[in-house]
Amino acid sequence: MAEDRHGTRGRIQAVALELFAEHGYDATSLREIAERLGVTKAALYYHFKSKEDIVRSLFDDYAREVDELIAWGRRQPATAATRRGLLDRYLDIVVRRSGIFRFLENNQAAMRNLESEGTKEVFRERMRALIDLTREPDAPLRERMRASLAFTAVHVGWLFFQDEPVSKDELRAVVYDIACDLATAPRDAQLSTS
Amino acid sequence: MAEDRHGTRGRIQAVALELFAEHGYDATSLREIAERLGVTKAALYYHFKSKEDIVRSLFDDYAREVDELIAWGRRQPATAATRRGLLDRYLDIVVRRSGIFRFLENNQAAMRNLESEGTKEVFRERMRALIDLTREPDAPLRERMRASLAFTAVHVGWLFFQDEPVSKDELRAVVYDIACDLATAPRDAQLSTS
DNA sequence: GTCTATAGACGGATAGAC
DNA sequence: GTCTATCCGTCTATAGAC
Repeated sequence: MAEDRHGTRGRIQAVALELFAEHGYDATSLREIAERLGVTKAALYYHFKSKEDIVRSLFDDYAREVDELIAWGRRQPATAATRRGLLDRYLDIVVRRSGIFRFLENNQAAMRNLESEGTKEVFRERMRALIDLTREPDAPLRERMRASLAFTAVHVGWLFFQDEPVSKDELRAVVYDIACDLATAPRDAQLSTS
Repeated sequence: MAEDRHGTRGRIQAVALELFAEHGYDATSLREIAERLGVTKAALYYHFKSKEDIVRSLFDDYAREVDELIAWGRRQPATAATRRGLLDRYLDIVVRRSGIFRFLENNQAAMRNLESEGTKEVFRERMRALIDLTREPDAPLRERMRASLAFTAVHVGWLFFQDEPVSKDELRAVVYDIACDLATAPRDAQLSTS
């Protein structure tokens, strides 16, 4: 699960993310992280200046990756193909770094209390930028909500249905299909059909 | 925001939910709850035997309401109209008790660590039951995922777009529309159109 | 880079008076 | 039903040896 890294610093990040996602940020103490690593708390403080600094370092990796995606999206023409490419690439990120997405989904309240400015807004701001790339900012509410749900569908679809007896490729395809449907301008709703 | 109640016990529940939703469950101390109420910690312990007991009491109210909805759904024929009625009524619950839904969305990790069995699964189990009412349990993955996203759309749509400059009635209508679209058997996807 | 030891704060929970 | 006072545990973070 944890994307193992080289060096002690990377191992701390991997183990911390694992525990944060498993038991929650608040409920995970530095003692637990140190014990699973086979070192002491004080050793962690050599690599990170605080508990919050650890989570901040995890955010930075995530933010850099999504920022690149946003930059890519801004270079493309505003077509349906671009929107699908955006979702496709976003899905790649979620698949590859599912640990941090699971963590973010489950610890929103804990993240809101962080001291360092910027950290708490990292998630929300990137989401907003992605939605704006999928729909014009002044599009009607219904369209912006559907665009927002396209990304939510990527999170929920990939993370909640991990235990399904289907291959990861198939799961990914289903998620992609549903997300594209949401990101695509809707046909007239035919709600009265059975 | 807090649905004010009569009696000290009810006031504790209202203030606790307010603070839990605002700062998170772990980050909210009994001292804070007591201070906002103008009483002492010990007074809380007269009404609730522990911090977890407070959150448990909040869950009970939510669970009872959703259980009634599930029971209603099971009495209805499995038609498209029933599915829409399910979403309509579920939306009513989310609108009326948005406090606890916001809390649940933001504190999933904290809830996972609760001692008392049942409490942590309350949310997930009800969700599963609602999805099964909207789609057959053995429906293809794509259909179950869309059904699941219909309810997620109700949460996200209502809670995330609260600040939009539209009336609550209009917001509710948009959420309902999108959720119904997800809960309705899809037409053939037309992904290649612009 | 990692250790032991400890400071200092705050949390949940209880005892017992009123 | 609410209070004061307190116990006891755990946490983050630091100091200083190796």
